[in-house]
Amino acid sequence: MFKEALEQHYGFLFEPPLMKEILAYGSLKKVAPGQQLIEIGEIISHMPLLLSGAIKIMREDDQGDELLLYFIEKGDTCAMSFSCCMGGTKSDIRAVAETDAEIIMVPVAQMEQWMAKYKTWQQFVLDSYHARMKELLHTVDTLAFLRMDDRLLKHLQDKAKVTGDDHIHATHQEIAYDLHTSRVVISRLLKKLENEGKISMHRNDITVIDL
Amino acid sequence: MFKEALEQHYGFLFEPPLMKEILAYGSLKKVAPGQQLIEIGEIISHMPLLLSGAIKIMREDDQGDELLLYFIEKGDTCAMSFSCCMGGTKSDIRAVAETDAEIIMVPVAQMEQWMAKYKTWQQFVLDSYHARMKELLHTVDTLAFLRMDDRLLKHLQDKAKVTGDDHIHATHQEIAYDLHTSRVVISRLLKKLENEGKISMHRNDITVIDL
DNA sequence: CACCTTTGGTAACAGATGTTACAAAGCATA
DNA sequence: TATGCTTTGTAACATCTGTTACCAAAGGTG
Repeated sequence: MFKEALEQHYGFLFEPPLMKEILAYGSLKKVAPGQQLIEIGEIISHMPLLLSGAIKIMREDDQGDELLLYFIEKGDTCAMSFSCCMGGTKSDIRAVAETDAEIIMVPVAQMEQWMAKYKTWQQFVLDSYHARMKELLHTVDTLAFLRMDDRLLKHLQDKAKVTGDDHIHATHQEIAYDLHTSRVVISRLLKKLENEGKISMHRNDITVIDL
Repeated sequence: MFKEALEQHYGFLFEPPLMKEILAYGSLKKVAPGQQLIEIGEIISHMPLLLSGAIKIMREDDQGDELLLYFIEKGDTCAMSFSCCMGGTKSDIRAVAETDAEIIMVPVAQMEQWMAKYKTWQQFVLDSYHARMKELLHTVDTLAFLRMDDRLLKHLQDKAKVTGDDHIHATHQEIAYDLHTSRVVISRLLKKLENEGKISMHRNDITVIDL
């Protein structure tokens, strides 16, 4: 049962009858790090409500080049999924579990009803859009206004935050994929950050000191 | 009166009673190129519905550096404004008229009622969010995956499209502000595009050949 | 231990972009 | 026409980022 976790993260948001419906129609999904939840071009039939863990949202261009857009944490949902569900259109993004995560999957049919039936659900969907929009703006800021060294440090800090661990277990190559650059560039800049005392490095383990 | 223009661009979207309310509560605003509609940090009291012309949406960082996010055209609205209105939060973006434009300004009080009252309005707001989200994703793609020469050409093409004129009246400096780079870089790349036969240049006038 | 794979370090170079400085061309107006 | 401002062209250089190549260190496995 996921009643407790649901109560804890969404209880203050949703009115009791809606909570009951979520319990009735939603199904719990547990995923492990690296597991893919949504693929680009996929038609979405369920909307995810995150109970625990973190999901990373990625964008890919036609050459197959990737870029991390942002992380989604507990209490959040993927607003993109919502509009894809409602419109029956394809997903523009990829969603991959960053940590172990628990997710309630709500079928599209219910969602549509809830939009008309529950004011709190309507508000939740609108708030989600707004929050995701702000995240995207933040991503744009990062790309437009920051250089790679600052983007890297920010990425490490974000990653430490969503995992709740200042030790980051990732290879330089994996970080390079997230930031859409090359491994050599990441190694170079990590060394620079280490010299500046902002991180410390060991094989497969970066400790963020400057949180 | 703006009844005709409203019918033309929104008639197929909104149910008749809603159209009546928009006519009753909305006020028409005409703006000239360069005129500012929304400033960053401003509290928004009205939501704009664009009848004609184009609006450019800009982002600014704390150093005062600017970046063009995207253009909004007739039949569109600014979804960011909506959530700002509803939540009473401050605007994250600046809106500036790119061309002469006619806009219906709807007061926040009505909007809130319409969300509950009119299904077509609710759908319109959700669709707007989705559309703006896609625009922002596109902006991210541009920043992350394209080099400045391609960004520049794309910008000129976009600008030609929203103004409906392949002659662009802008200085190199103005273009540099939109793309967040320096005038010298723009001059250099424009010259390159001219040599490649994609544009032709005169003082204060760039003609886009490769549309 | 010997061997192999994965991961990280570094040099050397290429190309893209940003900066500074200055000159030339176009336009407006006295 | 003479003057001054705006706009554009270009050189020279600095810096950031991306690429290739190669080596070394760390860890796993027989």
